[in-house]
Amino acid sequence: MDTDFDTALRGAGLKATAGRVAVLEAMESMAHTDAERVYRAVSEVLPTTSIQSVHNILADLTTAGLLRRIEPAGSAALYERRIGDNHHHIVCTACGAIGDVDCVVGEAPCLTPSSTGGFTVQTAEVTFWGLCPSCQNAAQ
Amino acid sequence: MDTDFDTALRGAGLKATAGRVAVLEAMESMAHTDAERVYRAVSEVLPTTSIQSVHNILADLTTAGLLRRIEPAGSAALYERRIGDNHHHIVCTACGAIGDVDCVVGEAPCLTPSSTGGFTVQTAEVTFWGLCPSCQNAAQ
DNA sequence: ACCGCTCTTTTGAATAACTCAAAACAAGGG
DNA sequence: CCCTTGTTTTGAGTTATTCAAAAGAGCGGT
Repeated sequence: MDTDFDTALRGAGLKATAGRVAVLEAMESMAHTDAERVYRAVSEVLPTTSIQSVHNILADLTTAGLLRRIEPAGSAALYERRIGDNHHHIVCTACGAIGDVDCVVGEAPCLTPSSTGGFTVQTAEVTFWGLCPSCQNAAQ
Repeated sequence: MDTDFDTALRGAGLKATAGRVAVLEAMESMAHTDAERVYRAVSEVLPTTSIQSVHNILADLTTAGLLRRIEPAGSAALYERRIGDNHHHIVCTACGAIGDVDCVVGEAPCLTPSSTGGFTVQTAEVTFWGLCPSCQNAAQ
């Protein structure tokens, strides 16, 4: 069952510890989640865990490429399992809900800026702002 | 001299106070700056100012539409004077330097997502990540 | 199966960047 | 010029995150 996670962790050069497996398991059922929610989910399985450890684990998994970290303005850092594809996010300006948005064009042509001012572009990140379905209803 | 700022403030329905004028003046010479740098600049003219007041003023000016607030992941909130045009930012992953990037296409066609999952899109925000010129040299 | 080296986690504390609230103060219309 | 209302000050509190040192657990090798 968690052999998948084990191999994924070792493949990334990390030890397969209980905490890391628990974090990955918890993230399976949550699309975009902050450190605190991960902590609460992991706590039920591994009560000895601390919030600091979760931060640590999330940071490790992010640099190892197993998670992606996003930081929409106005909210805490969020982590997501979906990686390796070119997708973006839409954030509800009212309640902060987050949705995934597939980029229409695979390698996004217009995401190559015209004048970079000498900067070298590595990645482009797009965030949409709007209203989620339930906040649209509430706004009536 | 500061009549321009006065009228701009009143036009936005705000009182033209010394603090606000000083903030706008300070921002003339800084492209992208955080609250702390604004505070230091304003302090030289208005020593009684506190960092909280600066935060307050910046928030007011932002909601009034006189400033724009950006929050790149991993750094404090930044404010910029340039508003009303559709421009984006490029952030150096090494030193955090920020540059402006004009959007090639005015109303960015590909910035309309395909599947919004029921969300209503209001604005799209693009952040490029890369290396600034001086960090490119340092990386050699 | 066991041992020990090394990587992880725990524990504890510190920090940065805001935010909130109440009291003192100033802008500007009348 | 004064009063009302919006603004700033003062002071305290919060939250997400980071740092550091000590305790603990993987896992490759024997």
